[in-house]
Amino acid sequence: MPELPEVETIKKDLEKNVRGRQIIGVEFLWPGILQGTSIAAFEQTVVGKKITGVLRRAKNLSLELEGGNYLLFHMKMTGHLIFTDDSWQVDGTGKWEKHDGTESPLYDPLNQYIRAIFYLSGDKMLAFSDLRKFAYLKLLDGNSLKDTYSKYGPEPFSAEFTADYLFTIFQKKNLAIKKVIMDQSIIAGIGNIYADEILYATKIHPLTKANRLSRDEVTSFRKNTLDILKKAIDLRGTSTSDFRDTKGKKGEFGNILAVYRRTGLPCLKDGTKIERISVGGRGTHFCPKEQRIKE
DNA sequence: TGCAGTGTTGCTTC
DNA sequence: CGAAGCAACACTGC
Repeated sequence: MPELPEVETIKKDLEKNVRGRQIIGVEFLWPGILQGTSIAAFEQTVVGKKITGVLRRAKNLSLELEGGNYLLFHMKMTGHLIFTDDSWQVDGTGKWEKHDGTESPLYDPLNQYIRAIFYLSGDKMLAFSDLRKFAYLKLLDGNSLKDTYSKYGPEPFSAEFTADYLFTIFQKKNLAIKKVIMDQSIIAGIGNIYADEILYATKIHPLTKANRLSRDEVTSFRKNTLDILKKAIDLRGTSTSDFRDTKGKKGEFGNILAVYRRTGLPCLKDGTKIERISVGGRGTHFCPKEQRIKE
C-alpha cells in the first residue's frame, strides 16, 4: 500500500531509470487499468513521446511527456511499477515467462499481475502490475493534472505544512485524529501505516478528537511527521504487506515499525502490549499506556 | 469452508 | 454540507 514514502521511492527510481527515455510502444493486458481515454487515443498521444519528468503529489505519481501531457498513476493498494529489460517477455496472461540467467524480481508472485507495459528506448520496459485492479492510469493534459492535484492538502515537505495550518484545521474537526490526518485533502500522502507510527511517536491516542490537541502536541505531530516520513524515504519505504520498488525490492522501514502490525507485541518504550482497534474501518495500532484519549 | 481482513479513494447515504 | 459507510477487487488467513 504505497503511501508518500513508497511513492517517493518509486519516483526516485523512475527519475534515474525512465526519465529521458522515449516510449516506443504500449501494451494493455487488462485495458480496464486505463481510465478516461480510449486505448487508441492513448497510443496516438503517447507512443513516440519522450518522458521528460517524474512528479509525485500525495500518493499519485506522474510522468511528464514531451508535448505537455502527463501519465498519472495511482497504485491504490497493490499497484507496482516495475522497470526492467524488455527481454522479460510476458505470455499474454500477465505472467512473466521464466528466464535463464540472473535472478529476477519478476518471479515475485506480486509481479504476476501485469496490466500494462510501456516499451521504452534502450530496450527497457516499465510494467504496471496490480493484483486487485484498483490501481489506474490516466492520460491528462497540464490543466487536468493541475485540477487533480489541487484537491490535495499540503505536502508534508512543503512550506505550507506549518503548525499554524495544522492547528487551525484540527480545531475545526471534532473527529478522531487518525481519520483527520489520513484525509488527503488535509495532509497529502499519509496512509494507515504512517498514521499509526506518527501518532505513536507523538503519544496521541488515535481516537482523540483532533480539536482536543494542544498547540504543543500539534507542533510535535508536525515534527514527527517529517522525521518519520524522511526516515521512511531513506529506507525506501515499508513492505509489511506488499510494497516493492521498481526493481522488485522491499523497503526497510518495516523493520523499525513501532506499532503498525505489532498487535500483542511489547511497546518498544515500555513493554506494554500493543493494541489493535478499528478506526474509520481501518486497523489501528497503538500503545495503550503511552497513547491515552484526551477528554 | 466461508468469511472477515487488507487498504485507497470516490460515490452514496444520512 | 460534512461525515459515515460501503463498493470496487482478489487474495490470505483463521
